[in-house]
Amino acid sequence: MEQTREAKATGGAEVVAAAIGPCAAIPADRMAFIREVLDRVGDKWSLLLIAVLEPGPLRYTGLQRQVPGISQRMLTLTLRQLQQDGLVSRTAYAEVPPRVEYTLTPLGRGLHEIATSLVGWAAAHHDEIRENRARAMSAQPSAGARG
Amino acid sequence: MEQTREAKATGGAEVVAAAIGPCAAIPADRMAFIREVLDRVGDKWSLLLIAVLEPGPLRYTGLQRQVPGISQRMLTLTLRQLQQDGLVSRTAYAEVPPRVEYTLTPLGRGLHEIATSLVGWAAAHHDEIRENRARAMSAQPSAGARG
DNA sequence: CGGTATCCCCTCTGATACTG
DNA sequence: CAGTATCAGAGGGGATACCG
Repeated sequence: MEQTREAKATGGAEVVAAAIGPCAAIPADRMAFIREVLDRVGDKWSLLLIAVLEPGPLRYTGLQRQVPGISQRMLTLTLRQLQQDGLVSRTAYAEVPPRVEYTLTPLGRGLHEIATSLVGWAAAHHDEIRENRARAMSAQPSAGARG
Repeated sequence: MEQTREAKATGGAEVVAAAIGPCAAIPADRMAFIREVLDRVGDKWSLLLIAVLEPGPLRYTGLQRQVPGISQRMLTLTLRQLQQDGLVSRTAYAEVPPRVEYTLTPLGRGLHEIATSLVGWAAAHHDEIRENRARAMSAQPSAGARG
């Protein structure tokens, strides 16, 4: 995301916003936090892997099995990012059949709590949302396609 | 709709799961929910707009000011999606200087609660994560760039 | 003021093939 | 088993220009 193209426009916008007024309904750092956590777990697989790892450690193949549809590439990539952020830990056993186990760190478990509330909310309201969407799409079919 | 995670596992599934690994597969519907809510609010701006709208109604330009860096295109697009999902409501006043106000619906406010806990988590742990990232990057600079 | 339309790059993601 | 390397497509998102 965040394609830093010399980033002159973004910096300018910040300055302008500050000049116009305080307008600090949402502090800038709050916004930064949202963006940060979203960049981290807002992708297609991170939260899924965390959810799948919550009950206990899993191996590479186990993860592949439990998250249907994920490619080796994305599994490896996402795992590495999670690991770098300290959300998941990787343990390799130097055995004849190579064995690697991935586990949720305490930090990762904390994030899973959040993910759970997110899922809870989605489960509680997804009917409502689907109805809203359907209604909006039948009213304005021109702007309905997403995904 | 609250389905408890391992409450309704079938007998056969349990046996199979026990045979392959330490943890039962994540229910497919759970996975679908995660994907669904992520597709909805996991993008770059949705949660930000919701956060900014929480204190009260805002106009198009106000949103643009309070979310520095957002382009008109993305503001319009995200707003429309939020509106279609019933998370945000739009009110246009037919006045000489056109005026449009965007407000959070009750549904949107509910999602904001979740966003808040996400932000809370990020605020509480972002130092930790940044340290982890820095450490990982200094150890393996080849795979550090993201964002 | 409050948008729409267009162009275009960049990133994410998947498919495929190869390695230790 | 547990990855790595490379290619290619799709779409998100920014810049810019234009309209009611």
